[in-house]
Amino acid sequence: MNAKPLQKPATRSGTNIEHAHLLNQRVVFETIRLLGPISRAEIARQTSLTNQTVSNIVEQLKADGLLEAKGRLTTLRGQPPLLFDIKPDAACSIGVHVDRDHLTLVLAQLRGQVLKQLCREWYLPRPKEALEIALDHIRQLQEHAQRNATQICGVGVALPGPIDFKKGQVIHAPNFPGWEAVDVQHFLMSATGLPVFVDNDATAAAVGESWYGIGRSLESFFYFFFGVGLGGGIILRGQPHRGFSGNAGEVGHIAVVSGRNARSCGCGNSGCLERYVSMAALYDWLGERGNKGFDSLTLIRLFEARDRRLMEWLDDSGDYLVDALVRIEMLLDPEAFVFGGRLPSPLVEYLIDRCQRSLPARQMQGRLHTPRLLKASVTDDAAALGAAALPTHMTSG
Amino acid sequence: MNAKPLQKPATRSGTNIEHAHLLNQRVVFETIRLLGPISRAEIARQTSLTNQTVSNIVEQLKADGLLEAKGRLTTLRGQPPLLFDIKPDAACSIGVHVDRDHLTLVLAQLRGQVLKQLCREWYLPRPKEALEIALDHIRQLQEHAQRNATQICGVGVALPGPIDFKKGQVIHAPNFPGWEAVDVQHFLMSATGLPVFVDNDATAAAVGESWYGIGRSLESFFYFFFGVGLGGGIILRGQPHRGFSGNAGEVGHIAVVSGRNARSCGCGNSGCLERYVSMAALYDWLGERGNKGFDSLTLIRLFEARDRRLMEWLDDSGDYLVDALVRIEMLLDPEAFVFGGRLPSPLVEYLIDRCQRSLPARQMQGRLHTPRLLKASVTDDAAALGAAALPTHMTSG
DNA sequence: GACTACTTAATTCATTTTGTTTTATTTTTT
DNA sequence: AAAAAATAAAACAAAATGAATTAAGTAGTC
Repeated sequence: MNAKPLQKPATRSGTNIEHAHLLNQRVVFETIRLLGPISRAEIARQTSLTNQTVSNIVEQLKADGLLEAKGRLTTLRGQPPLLFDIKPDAACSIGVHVDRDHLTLVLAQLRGQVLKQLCREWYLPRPKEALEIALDHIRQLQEHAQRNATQICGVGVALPGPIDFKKGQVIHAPNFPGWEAVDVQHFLMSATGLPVFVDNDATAAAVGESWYGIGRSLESFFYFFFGVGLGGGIILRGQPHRGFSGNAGEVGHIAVVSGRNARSCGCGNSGCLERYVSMAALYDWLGERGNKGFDSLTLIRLFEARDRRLMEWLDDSGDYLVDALVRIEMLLDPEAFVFGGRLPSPLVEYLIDRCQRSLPARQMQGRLHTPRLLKASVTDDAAALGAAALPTHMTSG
Repeated sequence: MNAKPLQKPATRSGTNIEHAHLLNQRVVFETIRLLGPISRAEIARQTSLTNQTVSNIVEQLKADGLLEAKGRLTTLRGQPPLLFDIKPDAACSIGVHVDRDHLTLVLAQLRGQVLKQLCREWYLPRPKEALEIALDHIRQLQEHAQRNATQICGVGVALPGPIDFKKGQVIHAPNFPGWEAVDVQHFLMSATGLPVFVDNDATAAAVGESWYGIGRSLESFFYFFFGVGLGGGIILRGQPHRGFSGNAGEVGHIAVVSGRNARSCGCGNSGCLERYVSMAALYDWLGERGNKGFDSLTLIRLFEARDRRLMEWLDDSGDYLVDALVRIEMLLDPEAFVFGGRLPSPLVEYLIDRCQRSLPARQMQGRLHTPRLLKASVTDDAAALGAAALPTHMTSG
């Protein structure tokens, strides 16, 4: 059966036994990925597949070099189960995060372990040079992988949204001049010969979190991505929700301030959330008040000293965020909100704590569930690692 | 294989051949439901199943009395295809819409055709009496179905949200006193012996629209449900999105007005959208300005006379709605917005038109897709008909 | 106009393929 | 002996495959 992607008529596609097998394969792989060294019998229980079926599939996956045995468990009685786990170095992928102020690339293993990381600071680069530089770095990572005899299964690219999904990944960024209609996917694909997946940075970070982080145990969450701007990634039923045109979760341009004083935004409106809550907004705020030296360490130092200007910003930001959060909660009703991105960890914790305190009062009455507010467990460059998850996610998940 | 619903560990369940067969059956049935009288060969093309497989499944469905042959098509050449269609009277279901001001019940066929409708006006009834009355009406419909020798496959109940999904359908309505912790599902199930499904009225209406209305050709949409309050139903990838606690889409309590003048709302906040845009808000508005006689006909008459007070309300409502619409669009990025509920059709058309005009200016720049704004095609009592879709939807969809 | 051969597409029949399940057996521990 | 896990071979169910059949329309011929 040829499972060609169907056009408009939203009819679903039928299955056959081979499809079922592929699905089972993925289910087994997923189960091992999530529940980590695990016996075949246990997988069978979890997936409600037969022991035999699981055995066959595990056999096959092992032959493909994706799994490895991890010793026996000492149980009470009976034959001690042989545990299997994902062979982390079976394959790896490259994640690229292109943002307005920096470029990060990671070479990541199946479990999210980063083998090598490349960073570079820049400021609003032109697409042509940026892509050349990115390509050069990708080549370095390819060589690195080759030296270690590991296979690269693809490249994921995270770009600051919004992104056109339909026609070959074109970016349309109001605050990223020159990047309209750049075919990132096609360029990198033909240059590297690898499968390339492009996504919004916030969505990529959310996918990363749902694969490698606390998202593993959440069925749905909304990810606040603190980048130069403020992005939002949505995971529903364990799958990213990208929306009809691929631009769902655009939380940065929700209006939170109205009237004369509202700050204008590159998107054409004013009072947008990301003009108040984002790395750029923070740097602006501190800059206007005489602070300089804008990096994570400085921020952490300021925070530890409880710098008045920083704390003021954090408190204000918390209020704005809760505002947005309550609305998102009403519309999407996710299990949790995850806070991540480039804001240093202690600051994120402070923000979460502040939101947590003011949330109950702001939620509408009769709401049955107060969403959990969680700090992202992938801290370093969540978007880059999330991008690295895309090839694995798209092909096997 | 026993496909028991799995608990917390979000691992997926494996498939087998019987599952695949059931899926294919549903896919074929869905295809026929959506694409109307259709030949087996065409179904095969649509579903990318084999002709033979489709043939077998159609045979089976026909034997179950769900399908019927509908004559041959006269094509250009070759054997004229034998068309099959859903036998509309193969089964029917009961839809119940309980709202604060009225009760509607429908007996609907598979295609959404209403065989019998029962209505009753009331005002904030106590649950006990309301359920007794509803039960009495259900019994009437059951008898009606029995006289026509049709089988009833279940009862769907639409209630004004929010609803607790997890523990046996308990309602928690801020504007519907006395209805907290009423186990509607359990009561009706044990009284009628039929499977009962309870849902939020807006979600039910959205499901109805996606089954019987324009939603058939939409992969995702947001449904604005004009009831006593303002509800929101979300369909993503053709499936309702209910959220983690079953209360997604609660658009009525988004704040659209702030400051002193904001009207307070039963939810505890003030300035909520539904205090400005809803049937209750409209009646309040007209009542404050000396109008009386609150029913659809009066409204239509006022509209045709371009009554100044009504038009003012419509214009204001349009502005508030666009406000909410833009936010939802940024977050969810749906293919379309559908407007339906108890607001008379010409008024809905006027509202849509007004929103359509102001939308482009309000959307953020760089947005690739302007969502379509559509009038619901199920007009009468969308929630009741949608509720009737629930049993079919839950069991076969 | 009547007949025939040809084309096209839908449908059916018989056979093969595929992967899961079943059943029985073996292994390894308490 | 009992229990749990793993393995092996045969049974099974449903879809895929390919050839055959059916029902039209088309084109040419007499």
